[in-house]
Amino acid sequence: MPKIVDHDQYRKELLMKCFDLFAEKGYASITMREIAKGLGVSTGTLYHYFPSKKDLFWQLFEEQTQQDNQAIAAALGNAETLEERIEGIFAFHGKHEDYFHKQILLAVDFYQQQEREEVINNETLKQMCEESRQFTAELLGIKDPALVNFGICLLMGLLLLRLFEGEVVPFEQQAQLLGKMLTLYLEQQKIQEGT
Amino acid sequence: MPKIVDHDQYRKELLMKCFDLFAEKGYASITMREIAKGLGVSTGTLYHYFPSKKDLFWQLFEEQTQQDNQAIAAALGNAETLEERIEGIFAFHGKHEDYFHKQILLAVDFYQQQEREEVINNETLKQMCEESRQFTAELLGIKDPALVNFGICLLMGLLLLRLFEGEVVPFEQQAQLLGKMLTLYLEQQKIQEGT
Amino acid sequence: MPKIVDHDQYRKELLMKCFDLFAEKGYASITMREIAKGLGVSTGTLYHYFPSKKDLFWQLFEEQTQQDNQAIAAALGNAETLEERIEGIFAFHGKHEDYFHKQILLAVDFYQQQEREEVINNETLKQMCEESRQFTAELLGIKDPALVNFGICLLMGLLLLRLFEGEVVPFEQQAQLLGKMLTLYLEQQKIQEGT
Amino acid sequence: MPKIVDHDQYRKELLMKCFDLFAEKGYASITMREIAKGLGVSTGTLYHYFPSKKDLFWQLFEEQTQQDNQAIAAALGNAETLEERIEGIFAFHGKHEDYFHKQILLAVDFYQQQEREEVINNETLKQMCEESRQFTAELLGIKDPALVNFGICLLMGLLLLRLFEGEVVPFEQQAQLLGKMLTLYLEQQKIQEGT
DNA sequence: TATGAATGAGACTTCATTCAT
DNA sequence: AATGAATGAAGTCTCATTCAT
Repeated sequence: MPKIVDHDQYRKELLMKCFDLFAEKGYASITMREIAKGLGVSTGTLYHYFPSKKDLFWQLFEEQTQQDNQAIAAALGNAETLEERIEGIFAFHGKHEDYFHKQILLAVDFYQQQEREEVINNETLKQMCEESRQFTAELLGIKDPALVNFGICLLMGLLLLRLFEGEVVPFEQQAQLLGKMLTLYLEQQKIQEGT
Repeated sequence: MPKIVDHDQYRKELLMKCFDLFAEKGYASITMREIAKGLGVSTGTLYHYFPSKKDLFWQLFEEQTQQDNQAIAAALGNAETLEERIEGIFAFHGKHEDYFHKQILLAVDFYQQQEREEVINNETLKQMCEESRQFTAELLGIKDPALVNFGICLLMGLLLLRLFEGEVVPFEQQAQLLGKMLTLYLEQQKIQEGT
Repeated sequence: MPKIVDHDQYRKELLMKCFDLFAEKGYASITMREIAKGLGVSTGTLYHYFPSKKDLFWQLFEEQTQQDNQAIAAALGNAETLEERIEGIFAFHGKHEDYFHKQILLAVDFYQQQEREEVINNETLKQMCEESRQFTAELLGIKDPALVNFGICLLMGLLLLRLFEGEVVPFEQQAQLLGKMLTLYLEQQKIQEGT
Repeated sequence: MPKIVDHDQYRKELLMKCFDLFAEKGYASITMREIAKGLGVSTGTLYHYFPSKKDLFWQLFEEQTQQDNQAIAAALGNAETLEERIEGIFAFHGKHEDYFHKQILLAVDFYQQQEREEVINNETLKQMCEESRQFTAELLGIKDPALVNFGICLLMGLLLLRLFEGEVVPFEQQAQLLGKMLTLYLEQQKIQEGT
């Protein structure tokens, strides 16, 4: 094996360690020296692996995005009913809430770093969103994209709310509501279709 | 006699103009010089009205928070049915989407400026959230807090999603879904209570 | 009386009040706003009476210098023997030590504000020093300039030492030493001259 | 491997070079840019070695203080009689008058940088003064502290006088006076003790 | 005459980045 | 590959001074 493998391997290790650092202080507020210190290397070494702060941040964002869905999929058990599956997903986010909060903060930082148009046209982002959507669709066993988005929005909103307000609104409560409503809604749809 | 200026009045005017500036570049990225330029005053004048960048930012956040609900209340027509009211609220947010996106960005910036615990215990924030919740409850004519939160989360999540993905998920669609689901859910609740 | 008299009168009043302000923080550290506040006027008014900070400072220095010897002369009683007179002078400086410390600080600040050569050639300063020397000579009844300077140096040095070290070295002690030494010295001189 | 630089060594070198810079313009008037330029380094480097202007200034003051007595001791020949020793000390100060003038200016600047009480209770200062006093006592071979202070005051006062008035009062003259007076005084003391 | 809002140059300080070792 | 000293542009903030009222 050439050295390149080690280099790349090490780069990724550093990258993963960066996640907390960036999320905790924000892109603009954390300094390269702080990052280097947090990683236990010198600034020189940091720059040896990443050409610039911006680049480091984007690499982090991409890497993070890739690892996300894998993590969720791996962690989710296989529940039976729709309601159980929903509660499973919400519970998972509750369990790893700190991580998802950081994810949101990271994403907003990412957003602030570029021009509006760029964000919306950003391929990495698009792909990530699409994957996430498909993934959720499969998990829930729902096909109507509008309904999938409904669930995703509720979950994202819940995370955002709790980011600011703390534990005021419980995951379980909202999961149960969503479960019941979706079930009711889908039943009625079937009836109407049958008509 | 000094120059006749209503200090406090002028301070608020400057404050309101700051909103876009902060929201567009983010707290840490925009410089006081840029803000001053954007306001059409010198840095000296800026510091005459606000003792520091941080203070300016927090004053902005408070002022903004106060004006928000007023604006929504004023703009909202008086719809009849629950579904109409929901669609009204969503449509309003769609119409002023740019503003609400900035609001979210501002809020996240606000969040990054302080220690975690502080945010959650922050009185201004608590009050703002509470008001917003009560206000939404009244608008919708719903009393169950869990349901109110359900709606709020969906709306916030939708805004967040659209911030990153653009127009992929329409306001109207989600509003209609929420309307139908809530209606179905409430009907069923009545039946069960009746039992 | 024309208004000019009032103007000048007021100017001097302000000037005298400035002494403590300058002495306490130092020329460069105190701001015009602080001075204005300390005087109980606006910055505008301050600039109405003094064209610049530098000018204000120099006017202060000159005014102060003029009032000094008058104050000392007025305050000194008429002692008989040389030793008594010396102790009187030292005691007077001890009593008004705070004032003389400020005087020194002011003088050093004055010194730092200009080029070396200027200070030494400065007429105001020369005159002040000369007056002070003659004045002291008369007070002590000593004619040999070298001896007068001896006393002046001792006193200035004592003030400077106490500025930094506090009450470590007492005025009375040094005054007595000087008194005895001068007396002894003058007696011996007489004897030698008689020879 | 990093650049091989003895951090502490270099820090002290920079420190010593700062002395003239501070003394010539005064603490408040000289800028960090000017200091950096005077040292031949960038402002960044300056801040790499000293966390702030204030800290740089205090470090300078301490370092200077430490080196002073060493310099005097080293420079002083071994004179025999008291009068010779006094003249030696005065001559040394005359030879390095420019340096001692700067020392005084630096000390006064130091004084202006802090609260009054702090200065008098400052440990560094106390120690410096005490050392200086003991050192002078040994040089002169005088034990009575009052007499040592007498000499120190005279010398300090002479330096201060010459700072403002230039060469008006010669070192040699005052040294001779002090020599004679002390000798006379000590002789008389012996006689009185004998009685 | 008196006020204090307004100005903008310039102060101290930080920080992404480079580079000699 | 790794280090951390060095850089200097740029950030926040201050302050002597001006000027409309």
